[in-house]
Amino acid sequence: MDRRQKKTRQAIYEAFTGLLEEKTYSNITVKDIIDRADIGRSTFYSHFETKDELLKALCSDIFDHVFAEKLTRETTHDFSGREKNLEDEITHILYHLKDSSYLKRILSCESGEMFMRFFKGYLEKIFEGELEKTKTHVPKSYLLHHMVCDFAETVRWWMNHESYSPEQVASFFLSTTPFQ
Amino acid sequence: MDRRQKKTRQAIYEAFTGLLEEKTYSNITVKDIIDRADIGRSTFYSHFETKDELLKALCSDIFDHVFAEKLTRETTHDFSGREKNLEDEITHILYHLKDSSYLKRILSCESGEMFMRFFKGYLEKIFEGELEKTKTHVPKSYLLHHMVCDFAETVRWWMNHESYSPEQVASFFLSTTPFQ
DNA sequence: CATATAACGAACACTCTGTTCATTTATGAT
DNA sequence: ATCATAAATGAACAGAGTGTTCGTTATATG
Repeated sequence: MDRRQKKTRQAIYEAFTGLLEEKTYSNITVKDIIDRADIGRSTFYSHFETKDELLKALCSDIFDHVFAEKLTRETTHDFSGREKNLEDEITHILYHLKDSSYLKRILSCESGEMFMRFFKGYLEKIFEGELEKTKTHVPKSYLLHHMVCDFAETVRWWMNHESYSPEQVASFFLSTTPFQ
Repeated sequence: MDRRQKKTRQAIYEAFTGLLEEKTYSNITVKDIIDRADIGRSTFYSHFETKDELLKALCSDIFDHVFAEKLTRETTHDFSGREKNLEDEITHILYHLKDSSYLKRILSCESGEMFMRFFKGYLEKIFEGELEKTKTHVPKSYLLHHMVCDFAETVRWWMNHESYSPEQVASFFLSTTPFQ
């Protein structure tokens, strides 16, 4: 990819996440972004069709990184003894999330809602498998929704209480769920 | 209150909630609302300063109704033997929510996020009290956030699975929480 | 160096917002 | 029934934002 493109894209991401710390997503204008990124208006639109597409691209970048390994393992049916239990799995995901410099900035601001929708989409894939193993009188649909929201909200809480370690957060999460 | 005002306000609410079934909150314009409500532009703005204020007003209407009794009891310190256990409390709230004609329309659409923020604000007051009674190694901050989100999300799930009764939903909720 | 490709930025048409104001219409107290 | 009061109306307006276009300039890459 052209060095200029990379630079521009980087500048847009930087500007965008920086602005997200100051303002609501809906209060950020394209003008704000291009001013902060110091790029031309038409340049922005040659990279992203809309502000929404920018958010989606940013979300995908983060999650592709966080869930890449996990999802690859699922689809390739690699059961080569590396399967982990839920607690390890969760801790592992939390470590990845901790390293994502953008994530905190996005989730801890008011615009987190948009992000959460993406997040939950990925989480469903993770927990669907886990649910197979569980028997309960509560509807599966309820339980899946519950687990996904619970984990996503746990991460959101964590982003505002970073003093805790991934292991601790994983244990908080598991100690309030019906899974053991 | 002037009969005209009441009619206008009603027309705005109807139009707004109707539109929320079709579109995202952010995609609804004031023009959409006044066209559907069949009122003049300046009339809308004499009732609500912005679209956001309209949403807030609608939320307040619903929650003032749902939580009115509960909150009155709290602030007047009425412990006249009518205190209930958590399951009854929750079932009671669910019954109120079930009766709210707007709630389903708002929560079951994409714009539910905005509403959820209000909802959670009220729920914090409810669960703060409950938390006092609980001892746990998990941080209180985590537990409160967890309970509030859990209940709010339970209601959101319910609004898309109305086949269940308030009693059933209350039991689903409680069977996935650390409270017994 | 040459060619392709990206960035630039001014200009544009469009949509939405929130306000203003002169005019019409409905309300409810007397 | 009258009439002062208050609400609704709608056209017009300024301001802000969006997304596009296009001729020009700058930069990458082979």
